[in-house]
Amino acid sequence: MTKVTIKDVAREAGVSISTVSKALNDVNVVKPDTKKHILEVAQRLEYSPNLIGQRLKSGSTQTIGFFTSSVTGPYFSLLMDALAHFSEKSGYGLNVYISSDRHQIMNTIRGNLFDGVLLFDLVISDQDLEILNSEKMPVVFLDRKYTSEYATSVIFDSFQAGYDVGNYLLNLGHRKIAYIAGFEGVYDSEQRLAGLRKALAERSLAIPPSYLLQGLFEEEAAYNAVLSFIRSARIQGTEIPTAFVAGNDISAIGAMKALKYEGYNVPEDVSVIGFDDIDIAEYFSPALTTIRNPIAAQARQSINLLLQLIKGERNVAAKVLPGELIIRKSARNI
Amino acid sequence: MTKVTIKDVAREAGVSISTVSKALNDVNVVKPDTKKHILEVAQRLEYSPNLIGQRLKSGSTQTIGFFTSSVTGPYFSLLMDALAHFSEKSGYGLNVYISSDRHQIMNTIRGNLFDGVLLFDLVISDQDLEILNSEKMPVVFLDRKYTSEYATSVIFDSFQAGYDVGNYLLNLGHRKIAYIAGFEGVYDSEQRLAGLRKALAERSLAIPPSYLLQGLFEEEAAYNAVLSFIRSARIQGTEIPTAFVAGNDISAIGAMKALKYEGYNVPEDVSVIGFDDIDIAEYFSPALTTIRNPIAAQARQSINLLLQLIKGERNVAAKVLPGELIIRKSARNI
DNA sequence: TAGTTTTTTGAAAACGTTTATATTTTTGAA
DNA sequence: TTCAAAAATATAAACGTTTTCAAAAAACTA
Repeated sequence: MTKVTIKDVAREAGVSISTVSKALNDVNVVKPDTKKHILEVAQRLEYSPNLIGQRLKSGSTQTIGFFTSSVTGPYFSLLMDALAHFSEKSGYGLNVYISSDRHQIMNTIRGNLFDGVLLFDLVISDQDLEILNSEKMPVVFLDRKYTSEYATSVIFDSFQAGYDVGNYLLNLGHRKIAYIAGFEGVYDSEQRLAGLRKALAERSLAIPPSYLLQGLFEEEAAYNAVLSFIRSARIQGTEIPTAFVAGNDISAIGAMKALKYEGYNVPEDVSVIGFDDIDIAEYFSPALTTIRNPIAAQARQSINLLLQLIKGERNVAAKVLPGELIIRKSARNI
Repeated sequence: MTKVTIKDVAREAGVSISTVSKALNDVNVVKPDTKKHILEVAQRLEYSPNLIGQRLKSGSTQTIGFFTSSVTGPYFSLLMDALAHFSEKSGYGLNVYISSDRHQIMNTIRGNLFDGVLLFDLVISDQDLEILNSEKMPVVFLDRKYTSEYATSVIFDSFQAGYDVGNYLLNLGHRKIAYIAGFEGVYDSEQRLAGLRKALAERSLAIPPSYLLQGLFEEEAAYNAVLSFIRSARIQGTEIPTAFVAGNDISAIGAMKALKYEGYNVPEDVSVIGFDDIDIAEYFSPALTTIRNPIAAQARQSINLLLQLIKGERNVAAKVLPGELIIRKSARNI
């Protein structure tokens, strides 16, 4: 009726629970006959261990926690799938927690449910990080650079990505390049801009302040930003850039829609490049040239580093992964 | 150094662990002064309860498990996000498990880690389902109809969706309609086809066998199926249908690419309709007319039904949700 | 003040495991 | 056969909680 425990198996097999435990866990100390009998009984009773009991006693959960505030967008699907794949391959279960409740998150991480955790897109105070460190909780960040005794990170090189995009456009002959930024202070957006600026600076070029738009990493905001930029540029007689670099693909799409609306053809009149290579990028018309994040590589590295921390290694160095330029149709030479 | 337990708090506060427990859990029986003192000590020591200990003792986890074999595609992101939202609102944590390992899955579900589980896109034998039922594990299926004492389901009405698409096309004047099926025996695909057939039958029409293509719910397979269909139709002088209904959006996209490749314009020459309303549908050119699954509604209902089962209700009736026709550009009147 | 009731606290059991140690059984040598 | 050693099994403690029940302290009552 109610769930079968190890006690039931012991009673039914006429043996003590410690013997059952040893038989089930393959500790090589129980007589083959007894073991066979116990296994038969366990199977007949459809015994399945209570993982909570096991975990409480053993202190280990063989489980990795993946914490994130939201899971929207194609990026997460791919990341989670890859993480699940690699953790399973390493003999660990992956447990995804979606929440933005700071207190809830800390409580869960500190609840001894995981051998280690992956953190993404979360607001966690320095004080909280210190607590995790003092409790020796292995942590890997997937969205920002951070290292401590028990924590490390695996992130993309957004600076390099911006630099690569810059050089690609420069080599296509572009000189007047605008940047559509994400929210003020968003690390990725700022790094991409910095990389882009470096590429320009190396050829003694720069982005004029008026070419810096606020797209908020959203389609509509980018659309509006580009629209009002173009209109005021026309009024003031300012030159329109020959290329727009958007902080991410979504805002690139917003930008392209605005350009089309204002009568500009992409890429004939204006080039547009994004970052991320989301699903839509390939299907949009024109197909979007962008920088692809090597998500599978990030997942593999994250799991690897986390396992190192779990195994007892300390001060594991952070990893920075390069992106890959995916050349499609939205940018061309001038 | 190592993690603070309730014992440490008790010792530091000079009181027994049972008193600490009561103070922390707000059992209204401990003297205000004592409680205040204990709370202070707990805070100072940065005490955070061991959830495993709590769960073992209480037998409840306040956690819902969401099991799925894979998480690719835009559908899952939205579903998980909505599930997380609604479960959090109900005071339950949501725990996503991604695995295709039948044994692993059963072991986890039966490991007393969850108060109830949501199952999606999983291969589970009838025998396993019986085990879950005998252990009184509340279960809600999100991908197939099933009910038992402790299980129920929340699914879309694929039949109705097919019927709606059929009527929409008929009202646009279409009479020659082809269907691009998923894998043989896939429930959704067959239901959609059945609904479509009913709409046709009501006007004394039918789908000829040669208009039934195999698209396997994949872009490439659909592309190939449509391509070879058209070519052989040309050779044999058969009429080309005026509309293609694809079993899902992905195969609709494959179909449109094949049609375009063969010189047909969508929707001028041929109409195409899909199912699901995936992200790309809106951005593809022409934007895809499709049936949208009300994902948020499914998430809300799933959580609701699961909570009913958890609370002790039995034989909870399954829910069937209607889809919504999203009219875009890929189908038009003839 | 002494007895009684009420409030507050503590000791101990329990949840389902694993594992260290103790006990029993079996084996093998003399 | 007997006894020591080896092998197999059992007992009990422990993991960190909550909760029942008993004990102690405080507050009334007469």
